[in-house]
Amino acid sequence: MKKNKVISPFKPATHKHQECLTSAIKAAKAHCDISGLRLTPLRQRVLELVWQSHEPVKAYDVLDQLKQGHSSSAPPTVYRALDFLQEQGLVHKIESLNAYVGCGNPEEIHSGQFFICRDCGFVAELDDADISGLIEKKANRFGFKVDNKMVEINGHCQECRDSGK
Amino acid sequence: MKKNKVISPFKPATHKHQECLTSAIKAAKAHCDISGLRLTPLRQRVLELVWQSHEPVKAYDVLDQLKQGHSSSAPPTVYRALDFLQEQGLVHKIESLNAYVGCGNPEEIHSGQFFICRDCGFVAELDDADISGLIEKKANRFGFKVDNKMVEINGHCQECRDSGK
DNA sequence: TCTGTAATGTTATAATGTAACATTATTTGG
DNA sequence: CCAAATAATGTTACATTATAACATTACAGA
Ligand SMILES: [Zn+2]
Ligand SMILES: [Zn+2]
Ligand SMILES: [Zn+2]
Ligand SMILES: [Zn+2]
Repeated sequence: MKKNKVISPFKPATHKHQECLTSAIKAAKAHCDISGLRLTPLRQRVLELVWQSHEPVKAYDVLDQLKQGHSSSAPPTVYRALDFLQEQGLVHKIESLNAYVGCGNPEEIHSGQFFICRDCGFVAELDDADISGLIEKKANRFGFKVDNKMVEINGHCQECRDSGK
Repeated sequence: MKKNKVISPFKPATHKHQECLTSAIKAAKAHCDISGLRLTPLRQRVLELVWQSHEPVKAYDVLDQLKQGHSSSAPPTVYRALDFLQEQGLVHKIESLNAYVGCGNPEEIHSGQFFICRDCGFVAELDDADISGLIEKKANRFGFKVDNKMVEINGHCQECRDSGK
């Protein structure tokens, strides 16, 4: 089954982001329920902080915010929660930014392709079978067995291009 | 003009690496000559250290080696040289490893696609117009203007797969 | 040779990430 | 329910990666 999904499109700066957050938390809860995993208050809080916008969030920014309301937080607190969330596909790490974004599609494991706007900082995620398949095909030609693909594209989103800049 | 180049293939562990190094330095000198840039002894030394193998090299490993023979080296020494080399396309940074690999094709600007073997650590680089083009095509569909592409693929190279493991 | 710019030196510190062990919470088998 | 095992979090310390800011030296062009 071939799929070319837009997991997370660019959204106008004016969109109702609360809805993104709410549905992401709901999906995360469902995913953990089904998988018998514990979305503890701490993990949920970190997930909410990652989902505070469509811009990738830095671990230490999460930490700073987490401390307000959870004073015992330290770097391992955040990194452990982020590790858990990544393993569950609830967040992705953007390697080129050392930062994290939420994923709205934890059900299917995928590595995704990320498009990062240099102006507004927003990230869109695709899970595109054409890109994925082509990379595998090219790898196969020289006997390389792919297990993980990182595709991070910098550029300028439609909205930012339209608004002059 | 469409090009699907293998900039740097996987090479057997037994290959004559001295030749890779020699030709990379030669190409770098030529590139700097033509561009009117200075491949200073320091920069050349850093380039040699990056080219010491086909495994990505860490900045602080370069630094440690640089110090032997150039005791005044400090982090900025290395990062400045690496910045210069990156700008000139003489090395690429592998974002997912925070490490650097040499590029044998400084003449044409490109971002490349990197295939990283989890066993031997070697990296192969393609500059594949199909992958590149497909990513741009997909981006165009939602009005995204690409300026830089990061493609880093983890997996297992032919040689490592053959040798059991 | 003078002079501006590029390159390097030097010190300090910021930003990112992990190791190791202690404590607390939760689950599970009796 | 209780005890033991396991999972999650707390805590301290440190390792790794990267940059800021300013001083000095080398070099190219007038
Ligand atoms: Zn939103
Ligand atoms: Zn934008
Ligand atoms: Zn070689
Ligand atoms: Zn290998």
